[in-house]
Amino acid sequence: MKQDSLKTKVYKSLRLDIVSGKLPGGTRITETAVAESLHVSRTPVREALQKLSQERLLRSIPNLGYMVEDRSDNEIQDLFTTRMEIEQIAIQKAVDNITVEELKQLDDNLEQTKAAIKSGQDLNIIELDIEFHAIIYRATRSQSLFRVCKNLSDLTINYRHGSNLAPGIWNELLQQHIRIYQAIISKNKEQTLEAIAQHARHAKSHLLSAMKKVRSDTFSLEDD
Amino acid sequence: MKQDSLKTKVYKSLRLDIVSGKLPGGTRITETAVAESLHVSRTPVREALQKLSQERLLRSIPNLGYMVEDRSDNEIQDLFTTRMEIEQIAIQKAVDNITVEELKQLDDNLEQTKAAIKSGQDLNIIELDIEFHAIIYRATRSQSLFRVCKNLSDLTINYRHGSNLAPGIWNELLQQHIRIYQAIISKNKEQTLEAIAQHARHAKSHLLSAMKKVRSDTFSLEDD
DNA sequence: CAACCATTGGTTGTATACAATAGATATTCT
DNA sequence: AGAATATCTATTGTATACAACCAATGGTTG
Repeated sequence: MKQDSLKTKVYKSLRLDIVSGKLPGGTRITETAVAESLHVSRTPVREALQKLSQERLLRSIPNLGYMVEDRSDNEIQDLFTTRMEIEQIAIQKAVDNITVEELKQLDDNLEQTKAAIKSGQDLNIIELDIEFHAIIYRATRSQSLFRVCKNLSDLTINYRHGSNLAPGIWNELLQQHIRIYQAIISKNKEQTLEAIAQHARHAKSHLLSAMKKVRSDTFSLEDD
Repeated sequence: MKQDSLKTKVYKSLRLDIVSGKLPGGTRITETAVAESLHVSRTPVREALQKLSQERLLRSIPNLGYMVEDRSDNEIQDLFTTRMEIEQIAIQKAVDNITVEELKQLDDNLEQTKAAIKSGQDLNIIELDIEFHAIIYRATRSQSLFRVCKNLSDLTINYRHGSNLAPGIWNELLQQHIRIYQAIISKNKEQTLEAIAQHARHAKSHLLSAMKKVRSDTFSLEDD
């Protein structure tokens, strides 16, 4: 595998830090600081920061710096709603076009998720969750729809809340994925729509409550 | 108004050149050439090119250069289809949430379009077309949906075909906008869906045939 | 004559120095 | 003391030099 450019390395590193909660919303980021901490020059850092800004993970304040985006509850709700609505378009197309090969991929994904839950590999579970949906997006056979869905999916992911989620949530997620999978197999569009909607509702409420918990934890920490 | 940074100037200049057809699909672009022609250094050019790549107006080939994206007919069709499907979600929300102020904006837009058609200001007509749809996107009261729609709208715009469109097409566009406007006013969702669908169908077929014409023109020009 | 290898030209990738800007802070004048 | 102003500092914005990479080209060798 070809080696990543420095720009890509910086991008990946920052993205993980943001998405994992190591850099919480509101954190200020400067080119120089990142460059020094990663031992590279400002040039690749600038480009990574620009990319993250365009993906709305950072906010750029001209001549002043960058800030990790701090999404309000309303914005989160809005994102989830839009994601669900568009994903409903996607899954109907997926039902029509999915191949046996892709069905197999979904099946594998479910198995791996089961294993990851058993061994408590939270990060893996999240990656598998993302991939599960990506397989469906791909099965739409529409590049533009795939891209839209993937972007929205990326914006509703936030690894940091892994440790703040209610117990048993992973099993719930797995059950919902299984339900979606079965609905696809049965080619029953009504069922897929409902399965997606339910999945989105749960994900949204879990994320919101996890964020709430993170926020209150952060506040108590600030009293020193 | 604050002055644009060089990066922004370069971005705007290149974007216009691409979207106006001055730089047709397939054209190769290098940082150095752009930098020299605009009398700036490579640094702001790099950043502008990266932004255009992320917007899929350029394709970056690592260590090799950039190319103006040359979308196939299939990709165009795909884009229009997705845009229409998502715009149908948008317009239903718009019907529910649009304000009288925004209805007034739509009305003004129609008047201005009428005037622009009369005086043959093609570029203005296109700008007004974009704005007409943007007003609707905004009326959804969903930031994420607005953004998705705007992105798709930008990708289905191509100014260059203005001079290659069938005669009378602007009046057709105006009639369809009027129809959408009236459907919104009447709060009849069925009607809005159909109006949007028809609008998209026409736009797609006109763009495809205009592209065809451009291509054949280009071929005959190459014989020198 | 064909296949392989070295060389070269062009391009992006990266580092660094300097300029411009804006916010914060100190200073001066009233 | 307070307000206006000048200075300072931190940050991004821009230019430029050099390094790394890759593709194409031409020569060399079997």
